[in-house]
Amino acid sequence: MKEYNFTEIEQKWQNNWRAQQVYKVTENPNKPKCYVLSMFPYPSGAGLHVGHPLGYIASDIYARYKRLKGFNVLHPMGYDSFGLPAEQYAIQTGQHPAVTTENNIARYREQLDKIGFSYDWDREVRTSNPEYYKWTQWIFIELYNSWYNPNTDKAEPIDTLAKQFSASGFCGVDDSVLTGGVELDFPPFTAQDWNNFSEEKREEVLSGFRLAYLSEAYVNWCPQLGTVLSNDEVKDGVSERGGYPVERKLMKQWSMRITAYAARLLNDLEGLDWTESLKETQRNWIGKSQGASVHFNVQDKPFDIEVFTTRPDTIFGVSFIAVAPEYEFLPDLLEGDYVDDVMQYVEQAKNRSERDRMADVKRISGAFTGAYAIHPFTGKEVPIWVADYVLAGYGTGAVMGVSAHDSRDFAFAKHFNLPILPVVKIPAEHDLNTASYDAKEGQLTNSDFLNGLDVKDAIKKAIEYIEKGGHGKGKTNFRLRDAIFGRQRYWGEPIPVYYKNGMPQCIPADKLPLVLPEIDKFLPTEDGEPPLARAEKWMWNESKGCVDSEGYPIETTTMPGWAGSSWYFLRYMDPKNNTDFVGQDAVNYWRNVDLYMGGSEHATGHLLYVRFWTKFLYDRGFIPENEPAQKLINQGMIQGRSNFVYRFIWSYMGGNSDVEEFPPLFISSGLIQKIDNPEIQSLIITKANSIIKRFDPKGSLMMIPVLDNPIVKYRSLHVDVNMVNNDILDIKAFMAWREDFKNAEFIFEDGKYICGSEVEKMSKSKHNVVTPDNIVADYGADTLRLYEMFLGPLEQSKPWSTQGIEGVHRFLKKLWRLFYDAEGNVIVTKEAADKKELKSVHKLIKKVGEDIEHFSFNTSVPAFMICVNELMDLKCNKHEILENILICLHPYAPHITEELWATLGHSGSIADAQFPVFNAEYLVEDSFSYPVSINGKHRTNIEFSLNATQAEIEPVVLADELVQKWLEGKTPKKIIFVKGKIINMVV
RNA sequence: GCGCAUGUGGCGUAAUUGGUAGCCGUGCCAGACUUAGGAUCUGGUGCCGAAAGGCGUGGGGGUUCGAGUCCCUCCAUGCGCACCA
Repeated sequence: MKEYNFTEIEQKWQNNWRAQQVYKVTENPNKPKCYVLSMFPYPSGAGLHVGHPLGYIASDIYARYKRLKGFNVLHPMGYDSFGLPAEQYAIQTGQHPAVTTENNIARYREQLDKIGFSYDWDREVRTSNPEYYKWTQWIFIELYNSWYNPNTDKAEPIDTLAKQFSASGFCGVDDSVLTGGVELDFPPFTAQDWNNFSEEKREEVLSGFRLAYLSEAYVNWCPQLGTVLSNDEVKDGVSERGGYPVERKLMKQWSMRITAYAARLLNDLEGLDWTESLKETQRNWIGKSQGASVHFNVQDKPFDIEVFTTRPDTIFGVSFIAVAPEYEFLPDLLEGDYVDDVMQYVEQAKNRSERDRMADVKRISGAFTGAYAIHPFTGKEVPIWVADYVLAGYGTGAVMGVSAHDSRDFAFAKHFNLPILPVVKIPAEHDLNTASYDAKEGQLTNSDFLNGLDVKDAIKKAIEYIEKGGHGKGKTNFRLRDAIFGRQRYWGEPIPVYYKNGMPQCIPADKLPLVLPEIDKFLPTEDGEPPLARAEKWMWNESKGCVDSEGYPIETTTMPGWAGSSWYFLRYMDPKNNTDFVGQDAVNYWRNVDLYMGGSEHATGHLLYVRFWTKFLYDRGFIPENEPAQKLINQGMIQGRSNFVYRFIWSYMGGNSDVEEFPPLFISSGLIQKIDNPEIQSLIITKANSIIKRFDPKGSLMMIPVLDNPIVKYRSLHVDVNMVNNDILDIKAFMAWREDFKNAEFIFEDGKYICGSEVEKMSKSKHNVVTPDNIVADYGADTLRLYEMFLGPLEQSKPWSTQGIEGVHRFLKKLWRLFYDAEGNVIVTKEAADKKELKSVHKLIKKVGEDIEHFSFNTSVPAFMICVNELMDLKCNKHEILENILICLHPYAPHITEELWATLGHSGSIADAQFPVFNAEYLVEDSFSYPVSINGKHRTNIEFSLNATQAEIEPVVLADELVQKWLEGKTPKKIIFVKGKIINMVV
């Protein structure tokens, strides 16, 4: 081949790989395994842009490298194909989401194929495929049939709980961990009670423990989307997808008891090789806080209020108790006039949406209940208030107000004139009139038995006393909430449950999948039921064991988007298994993911849920690992770089013609920058007038230059970045872009139209989307792959820019020329390599190997360039050298290396080659040009043998002319000599 | 407010982990080949300065023979969390 024809080469090898099944992988116990996974995409209608493949390319390089290193590499890809956008599109167009999803997947696949990934496509999974979601449903049933045993600290089948109840009853649960309800508050019952309970009663009790359960709870309801959302799908009070307002609504919902795993999800982060910021995000989200729960008796009432506090040491500083508006026992506290007043306040507070509540955090509101609590230690009366700053969902929904040492309590106390009682010594510089003293340090005062203690010790001692006196106990609390699991939507996995006399029953596992029914419209029913209620047949016929038009009603909500993605990494191991979600042989071989690549936006969603399900499946003995991915890398986002043109707004004197009659006039960016300059103004006005003259030869219209009052106005406009090269607008393409631009006029600078630019998110509406397809067409996939890595460290976000892609492309052409001359003759020789050549290539072998092991993919690219440049200079075309370069480069540029590998005479794929072994001997130097510094300032270099000792070099250095000059006749106090590094003299 | 991350030429970045700051690429300047453009190749290019030389890794301070790298402090940008008791 005469020159590097990337299009031909890439197609040839992509076809060859497919035909030869080069990337097919099977379990092979004789080889170490390596599981490399990229987070699978949601196939959106927009297709892939250049940002998507960044992570895919990096993981592909790693996967290919590991294979060259002798690993058996699992590197699959699939689609997270259930989800809201396809359904929203279906609502708008009537197209079945399955159809649009199928089309989108086809487009994704086409784009992915062009980039040359080493995926084993035989293992593809799609979450919307019934063969796949059959097992998602199966896992749901397992979750439903499990409970979390706090004593063994793991999930167990629900029968073990039922057996326990029937054998020894229930004496209250070990609640040393308050997770927001692993157990509902059931009164204790005996074994006999249990055995006498009705079926319904037993079920009610058990449902308080199941890991998948129905409950009435306040949820994030999004009216525009017509569904509830989980906490991670709500950002700043609006839906993450679409940005629609979210309300709080009390609904009966399927939930997942992820809170049972809060402690393990938190603790196990420790051992994971994930970025610190990602782990920190998860820690914040789980939100562990340690403290105590304390019971305050209510005066003249037969019950008490339990509060959670992290500062039990400040208990003597309590000046009020505050409960949430939703507090369960609030009505019981109220008497007389207070009933109406307080309930009115409560109504008002409850109806404020989450967003309103967050919008004015500063506004303090509350109401006195008229009731008093009794301080457990002092016996004093403490007023009980309702306050909306207290959250119903956190802790017990009640707090003890310590206004001197908590800023929120302080603000509340100030507002309602409640006492402020300092119990920790306030430093002199702190003014307790303006702010509370929240720091967890200092000595306790006014606190009886705690006086004189340090805060830390006081906390311990306070808990001791609280427990001794039976007022409460030390507790750990988590911010993490149970995850709402039902969605009032069509395009998701049906929840495999039907209702018999109102009691949920699971569909038998052998009757799965419960297939999504066909419906006429993808909207909720007229009476607000989810779309599935539209299905003609959506009843479970128990005797026939199938969906039917009669029988028991089947659940009409579907699973959320994260259900299918919470276990997909397991299905790739054994995607065609139809008797099990994953076969034991496969899962015991592949175990879990060695390298997981994906965006950090999944930190509190997918990455928490997949850990939860993995731990659950592990507890139940289905899989051997309790974490999905040991190593995780968040690839940075590639932002768009938008380009702008500046359209002149016509405003002229004389006449009343329609503005439309003048052609659109665009002003180059550099002139816009200096628009206030009178010269630029008059330049533009002259041009405008010349255009006006053409349309109005009589000259009744004209732009009037008013130099001290600029009249040039313009509007900036996004222009399609694909018509712009290095900010220079392609005028022809631009004029053809839109009908109304066909007669556009321009004011150039240096004969060019320069566009303005800005970094924004890559999106269609901003006309800044660059697809990999275009890059592949212009430069080839190998250049795209190298260039995306060359952009910088993988984790860093950066705007897309093609500045520099030429350089990477040129490198591949240079590589080609090491193999072929200008006439297309192979010029590779069998000559033995010399020392310089071996040194060059072994430097590369070392660098590339280390870089890939450290996931520093960007730094390898310059190493390749350096090596090829060196070999060019050395005029080296030697087989043994070139062969090693190809193997090193293969993970980055698989097509050209396959082609040249064949050029070298190999018949098999280079993917089956072995990564060359680095030999340090080739890098050994016998001399080194030592930098010589005087007082730390580099002055000269002197060459010495690497064997030279300090004693040997000193006289030579001191005799050096330049050194003499800088020493200015002084004698150095000290000479520092570091072998192979530096010589430094202190004067 | 709290937490995490980042800050180096015109630009993307690199730096053996405490040892010659700026590799490689781009851009720019000069040149070769070419009718021209493109492609290719050669040389130069941190800043100030005519030069000698000085300055230089967000600012200030410190440790050290020596700091982009370690410590303290401040600033800027990005991300996450945020009435979580």
